[in-house]
Amino acid sequence: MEDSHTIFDYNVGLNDIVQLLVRQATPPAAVLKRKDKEAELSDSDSGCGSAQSESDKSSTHSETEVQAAGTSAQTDTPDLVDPGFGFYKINEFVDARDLNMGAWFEAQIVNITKTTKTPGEEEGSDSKLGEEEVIHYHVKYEDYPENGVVPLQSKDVRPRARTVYQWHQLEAGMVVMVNFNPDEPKERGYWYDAQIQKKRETRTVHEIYAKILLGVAGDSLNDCRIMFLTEIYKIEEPGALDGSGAGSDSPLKRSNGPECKHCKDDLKKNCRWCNCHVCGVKQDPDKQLLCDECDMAFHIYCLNPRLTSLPDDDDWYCPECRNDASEVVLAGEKLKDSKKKSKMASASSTSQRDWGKGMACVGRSKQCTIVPSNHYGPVPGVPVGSIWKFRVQVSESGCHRPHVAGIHGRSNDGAYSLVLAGGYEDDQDDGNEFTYTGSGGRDLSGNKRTAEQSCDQKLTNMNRALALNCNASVNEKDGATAKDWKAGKPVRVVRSSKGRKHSKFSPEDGNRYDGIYKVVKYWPEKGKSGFLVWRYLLKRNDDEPAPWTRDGKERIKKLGLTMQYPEGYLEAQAAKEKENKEKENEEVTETPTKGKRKRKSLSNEAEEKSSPAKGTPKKMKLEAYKLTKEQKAWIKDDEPNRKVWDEAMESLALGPKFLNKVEEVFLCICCQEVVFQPITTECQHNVCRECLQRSFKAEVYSCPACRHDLGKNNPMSVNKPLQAILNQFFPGYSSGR
DNA sequence: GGGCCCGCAGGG
DNA sequence: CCCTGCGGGCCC
Repeated sequence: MEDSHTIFDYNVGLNDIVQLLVRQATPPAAVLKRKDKEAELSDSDSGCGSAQSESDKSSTHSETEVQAAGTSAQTDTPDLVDPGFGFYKINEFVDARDLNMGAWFEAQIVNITKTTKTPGEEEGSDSKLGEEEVIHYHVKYEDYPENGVVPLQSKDVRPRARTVYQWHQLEAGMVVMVNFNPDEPKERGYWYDAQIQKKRETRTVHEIYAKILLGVAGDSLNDCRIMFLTEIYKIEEPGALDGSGAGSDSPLKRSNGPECKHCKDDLKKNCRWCNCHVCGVKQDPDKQLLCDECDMAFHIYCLNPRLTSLPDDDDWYCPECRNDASEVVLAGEKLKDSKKKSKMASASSTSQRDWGKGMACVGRSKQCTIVPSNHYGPVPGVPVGSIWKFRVQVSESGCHRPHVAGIHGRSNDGAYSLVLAGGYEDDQDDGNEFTYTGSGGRDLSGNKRTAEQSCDQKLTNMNRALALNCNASVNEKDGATAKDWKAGKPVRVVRSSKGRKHSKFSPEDGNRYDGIYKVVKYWPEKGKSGFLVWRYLLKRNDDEPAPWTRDGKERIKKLGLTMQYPEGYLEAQAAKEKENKEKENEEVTETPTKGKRKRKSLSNEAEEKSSPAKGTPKKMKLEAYKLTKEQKAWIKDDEPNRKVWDEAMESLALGPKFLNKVEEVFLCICCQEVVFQPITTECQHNVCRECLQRSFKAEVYSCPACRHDLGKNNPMSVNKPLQAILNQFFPGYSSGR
């Protein structure tokens, strides 16, 4: 991030997950690092020769050196040159370790150097001894000419393995070199040092289990079954060679696993994984670009648009991996003007107001997923009488999704919910029955959300949606009356305290869910403004008692429904209050100001609100959630989740909040929604079948929750009783999947 | 107490 | 992508 920019400038939204790293100060240009240390830190995990190559670094000189050695190795036997120190000679064939993966590869020494280092000269050196001689063997890996020449210390170089052990020579405890594939233990892999742990021999089977020694960090893999028992090599000691020139013969090649698991290194196949990712053809390796993200190769002429030459940039990303360059802010680069920001009203405004504060412009912090957005009828777990301070919370609950709009619906389907907030003054409300005005007919220019009526409303958008709820065919001219009003589509109705001016059925504060209503009739009418508006008559049709009735009030108490505030809201208000009071005290000694009185009255209000909301009324026992016989049976059937259900059932006492608990315990760790077509794993976790399949497709065969190995051929059978009961608790929750 | 006008979410 | 909108904080 750049100074003076905020997370917002980077187009990061509420609840997005981002990763931040503290930027390192740029090191001085010429810092010499220990090369092996650099290799350890390298994040490359593929192949060999990950230590920094000398030919990468500079000069055509080392390249010619490589070439000379390379050709001679294949054609004739070069003379060994003894530098006069160290264990090996120049041109000697050796085995060399890849510092990253720890495997040994055939290599040839092309140069030997000796450096003297004094303590303190290099970073990381904690030796307090005097001068120290370090010999570097510069090797070229036979199968990886592209890695160039790599300097290695003597511990990472040894004479070429030449002695194969006989079965009877092998014993537990021996350290030998074996072929092993850590990713696919039954397949051929690379050559690792290993300590034999177990040797088993029957008339039919020979088995050896060994501890594979992986690289410099001392990592090891225990109890690995060695598959290639006739290719177990003795580890040669340096200097143990007798007979001059023995080390200069290139012995028979040991065989490694195929480099490409897609084509098994079949040269005749056009492979999109080991050759050009577009055409699959091997030709023109010098015209292939490697993607720095996915490591795939691309012919410059296979790209669209095609390139005529290799780009100068160090990094290159293929079309699939590349981010939109205009969206990416490179380290140290000035932030580009964000598209989003430039479009927002604030871009052209000179207002200094901080719109980030308060609930006016916040986004949702959660989303309702147990029902789709086009769900008709009550939202499971949201009983009549549920009440929220802010509209954004109502949106989060799924009860009424729009932040501002009064009607939520689709013009070709119907309306799902509406809010009575007195925004249109003509509305009448008798609780059980009310009239409602459609939206539109207002001039919202100037980035407004509401305005005076200034033209006629049309039966389009949300107005048409609400009309479709009426049990009659739609009439855009005269409106219609339901033949059987109860047969119309249900509308969830929320009353806001703002409606109090006109209706005594509105809550004193916040927004309250009042239940299901239906559209009895709708008609066009000349409103008080003189312009045509669409009007709707809605009538309550819900078994749950209305909040203002005796029964309703009792039920609200029993269910413990209290005003819901956003997380941390009351605390923040209290903190603000405290600050204001302190300020006020200061101000008293100085000059009193006008705004004081108002702040004080606000403060009292907040205090009054916070206390009764804290808990449910004392002594009132909550009405527990009641499971039907059928539900109980399904829960019993869901044997694999017995523990989970036990935990959930403890929340039965919370009444409708029980469903929130069920939602919580059966949340899919992948998609963060209630599990759909649930797979219950042997490690007792529940994942959507689709989510698990996605994981398997990416060749990750472990439990997304605990990484327990599920086996490549997992049957993935859906937990039917669980699916049945989740469908019951959250009807229609799967329709969005 | 009333007016201004913002981001957000949803539909089209 | 653009249009719509019975919120809501802050300033006057």
